[in-house]
Amino acid sequence: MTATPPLDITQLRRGCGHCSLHQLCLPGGIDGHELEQLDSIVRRKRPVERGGRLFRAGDPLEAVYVARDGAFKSVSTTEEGEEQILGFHLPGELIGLDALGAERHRCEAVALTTANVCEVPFDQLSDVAARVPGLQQQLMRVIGQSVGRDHDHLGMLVRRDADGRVALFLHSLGERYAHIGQPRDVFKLPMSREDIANYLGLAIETVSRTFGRLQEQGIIEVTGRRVAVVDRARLDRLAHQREAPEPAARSRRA
Amino acid sequence: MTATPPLDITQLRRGCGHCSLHQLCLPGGIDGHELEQLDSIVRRKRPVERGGRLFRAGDPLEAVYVARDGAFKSVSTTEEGEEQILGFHLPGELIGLDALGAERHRCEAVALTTANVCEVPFDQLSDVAARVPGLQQQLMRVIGQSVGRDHDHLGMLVRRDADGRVALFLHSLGERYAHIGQPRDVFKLPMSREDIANYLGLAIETVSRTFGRLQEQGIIEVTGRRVAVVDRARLDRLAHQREAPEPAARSRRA
DNA sequence: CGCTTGTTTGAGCCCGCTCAACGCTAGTGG
DNA sequence: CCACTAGCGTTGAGCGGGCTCAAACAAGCG
Repeated sequence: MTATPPLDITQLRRGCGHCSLHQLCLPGGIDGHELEQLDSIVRRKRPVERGGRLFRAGDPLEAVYVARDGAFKSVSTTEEGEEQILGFHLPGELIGLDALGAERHRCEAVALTTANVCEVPFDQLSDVAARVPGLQQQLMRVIGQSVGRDHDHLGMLVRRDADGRVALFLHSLGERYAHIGQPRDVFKLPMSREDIANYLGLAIETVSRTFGRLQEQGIIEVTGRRVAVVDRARLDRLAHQREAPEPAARSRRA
Repeated sequence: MTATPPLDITQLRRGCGHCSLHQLCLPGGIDGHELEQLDSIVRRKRPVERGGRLFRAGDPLEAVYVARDGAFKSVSTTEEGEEQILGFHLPGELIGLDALGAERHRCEAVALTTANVCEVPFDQLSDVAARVPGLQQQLMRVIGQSVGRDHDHLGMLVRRDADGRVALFLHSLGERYAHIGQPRDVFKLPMSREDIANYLGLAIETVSRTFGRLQEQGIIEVTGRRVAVVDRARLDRLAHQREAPEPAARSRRA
């Protein structure tokens, strides 16, 4: 462990208006005095180190979180101790919405990398949202986007073919990176193979083999956690068609 | 097609306060003048017949819906025409939240049975929610519950064993029926085997065989769409343990 | 009574899982 | 500088659950 990670005080002091993610995050679409109201309740915390938790299952809902950088995973644990990853969270994506239903977290949020997060006390957020229609609207939007990502996740799981799941996973990860202004086709996976396998409902060996196969076919290049999409068209085709890669016309169900 | 379905005018006129679901639905936790404000924007529509749609993919978000009786499914269609059922909606569960992210529906809502629905124009709902803290809170709660159901769905899909998926499906359906005051252990499935198969990411034949197997084992009794849970303990055990039913200690991953 | 649609049952094959071993990086301490 | 270790990741062999294909039923409905 190195010394305290570089902590940019000015960055911490600066409000949402100066954050590169502000249009994608809660401040999206609001400004001026309204932005100040939001700013005043956001707590910019010092870095969470890899493996650190924002909250645990059972914790009462106190705040929602957004990473400014780094990545998180949401993990739910069954009574039998089986863990299931419900989602990964990239910068700008709200974390902690799982507690909205019962005011108590159903899963825990674990940092995959060292990460800077903003903490937004939920009741204060509700108050401000009630006064600032733009914020209310944006809050609904980010919640909706989170729901959309869950649906994308479903789409991966229901694609029974391992190639399709992994292709869709890489595709959607690329889109999300592009959305926050990072390269769509080359990135470093913040999560382990085990995490990916768990997330996709596959065995870890299958994920590894699938990466290998995609590389052999010249679709991607993988070295450890570095991924480069070489042939995006082919990746997307794999991702969007259900099963049956080459052999002419084979249509499975539906 | 029979003549106009029995339309209970008095029922339509009566507000949310008289609805048996009111504590579970949007009015939960509010009353008096605040309830009136909500009541005034809810449109109680005449029945939607089986196969009818509340909205289609691409439609702008105009309203969210709640069934007072009957059931719906949310279906997303990929570019290739593949359909994926994202969820089933029982009475009292919000329909249409998929549009929150982009103000445009990503999927369509199809009635599985003839159903009475309430339509709540979304912008008016936002307005009232901003003025009525209790409604704001309840809205968040029902949205959160919907997210929770999506996560439950994930849990079914990731359970690779067909018995586990079906058991979990029946279990969770029973819980949801119990939640709205209906029998937990005996109910009529509103959806076809094909819908179930699609929802669970299984082949239709596998669903059928699995029902048969569960019946043979004396866990459930099925006749067509009628299901009775005979041995709830065993069903729950199947549902909550990942794989490996009998043989002593076999632990798969994680 | 056909016709359609939904459900069940049977036979055989294949993908992904399990088990098991090995390779690769880092990090650690002598 | 190099063993030593521990955690990831990859690779190989073999088996089994669920998919596909196919056909028989069952249940509405004109």
